[in-house]
Amino acid sequence: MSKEQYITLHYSDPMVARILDAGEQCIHRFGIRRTSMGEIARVGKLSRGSIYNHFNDKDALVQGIIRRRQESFLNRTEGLLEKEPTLVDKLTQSVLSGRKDMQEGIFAALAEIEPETVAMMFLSPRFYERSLSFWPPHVRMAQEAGEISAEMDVSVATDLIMRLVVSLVMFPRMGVVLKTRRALREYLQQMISHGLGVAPSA
Amino acid sequence: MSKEQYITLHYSDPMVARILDAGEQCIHRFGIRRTSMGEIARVGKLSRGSIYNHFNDKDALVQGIIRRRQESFLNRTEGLLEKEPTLVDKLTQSVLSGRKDMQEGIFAALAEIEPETVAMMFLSPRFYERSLSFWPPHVRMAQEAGEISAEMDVSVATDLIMRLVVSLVMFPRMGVVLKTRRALREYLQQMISHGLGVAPSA
DNA sequence: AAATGAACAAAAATTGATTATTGTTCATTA
DNA sequence: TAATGAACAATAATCAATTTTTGTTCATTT
Repeated sequence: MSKEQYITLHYSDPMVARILDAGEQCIHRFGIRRTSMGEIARVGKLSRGSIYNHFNDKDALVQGIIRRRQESFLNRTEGLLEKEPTLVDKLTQSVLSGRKDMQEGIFAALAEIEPETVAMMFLSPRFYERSLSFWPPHVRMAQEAGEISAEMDVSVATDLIMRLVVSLVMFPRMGVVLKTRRALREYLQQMISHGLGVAPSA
Repeated sequence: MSKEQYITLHYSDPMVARILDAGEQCIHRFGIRRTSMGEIARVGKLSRGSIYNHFNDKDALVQGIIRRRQESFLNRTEGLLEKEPTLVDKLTQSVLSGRKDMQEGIFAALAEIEPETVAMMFLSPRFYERSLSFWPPHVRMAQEAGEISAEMDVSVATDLIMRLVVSLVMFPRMGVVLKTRRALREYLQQMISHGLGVAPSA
């Protein structure tokens, strides 16, 4: 008989949650390399066997932890964006939230202990897969509100949005310093609504 | 007497060129970690002492090699851009050249041997410093030609250009696949001249 | 004047023996 | 029915001893 090849994750499963909690705690304190499955089991007060019932290997567990964090980030951000009136305001808020998470969350801790690991993650296209499905609804809302062209292909608009947001989170300063909410908003307003084609208003 | 603190590089100095050549050859074959100053000296047929006459330490030498490569890339690209009629064509060509260099040059070799090192470089703002001074003249030309707004701040325009080019080199696919020259040109044309504010023309 | 090569202590990499961890299985437990 | 924990070989991490490399100095050479 064939063994279960891929275990599908359910964050709601209390056992899965306990494993992820323990794993995240360990990674936060010691980094990925220095946390063992046994340590995670000890911290989560469960057996090593149980972990392997839910995760095929250590890498899958780590991916699970990262993915849950991303999911949580997107949920929190989704909440924040409801208060923002326009697409540009949403983008501004997303960049600020993204930066905050990178400075405070598990990524900041990991970046201290294993910066190369974080750098590799940030350059892997998979890292952005989930975020890509986050934007289309907001793009459509902006189109309905007349903020951006209704003829724009949603996935093309999403592409530009992701490139700008990712770049602005990674590099607060490129040709120009974009650290304050005000500067960010102005910049994004210009780039989203006119690109370089029309001068910024005053 | 104080010792020479910072040694300024002159790529034209034949001794410097020999050191950089030898160093680049070693890095290309073995990666940064596994090439020693002694090995570089042997390959370049010069003394270890001479290397330290020109470079304060191994890191400075490595930086020198990277910087010379970047400089060479920018020179080659500058040449290619002369043939391109518009800013958008220049950006398209730059992305394609950048990708080619990443796939063939010393970065490709390094990425095979020490991917984390390359990832760290790509995320370091210093890596883009030199390229930032590459674009302003082209931005001004585009403004004079009426391709982009004459009122745009040159450094703001450079910022968007760099963010787009860097992102497109790093991620050929984000929300949309941008691998062909044609697709890249269309995308850049849209983003540079209208952002998401006006629909793409047919 | 710049390149050389030998000398040197401090730091880093390598090595091989030892220990820990991984991923898997399975009989037992709750 | 899922969690457990013991057992296991294969893999990987660790550690101390050893070797290499680094960065520096300086007298000698070109």
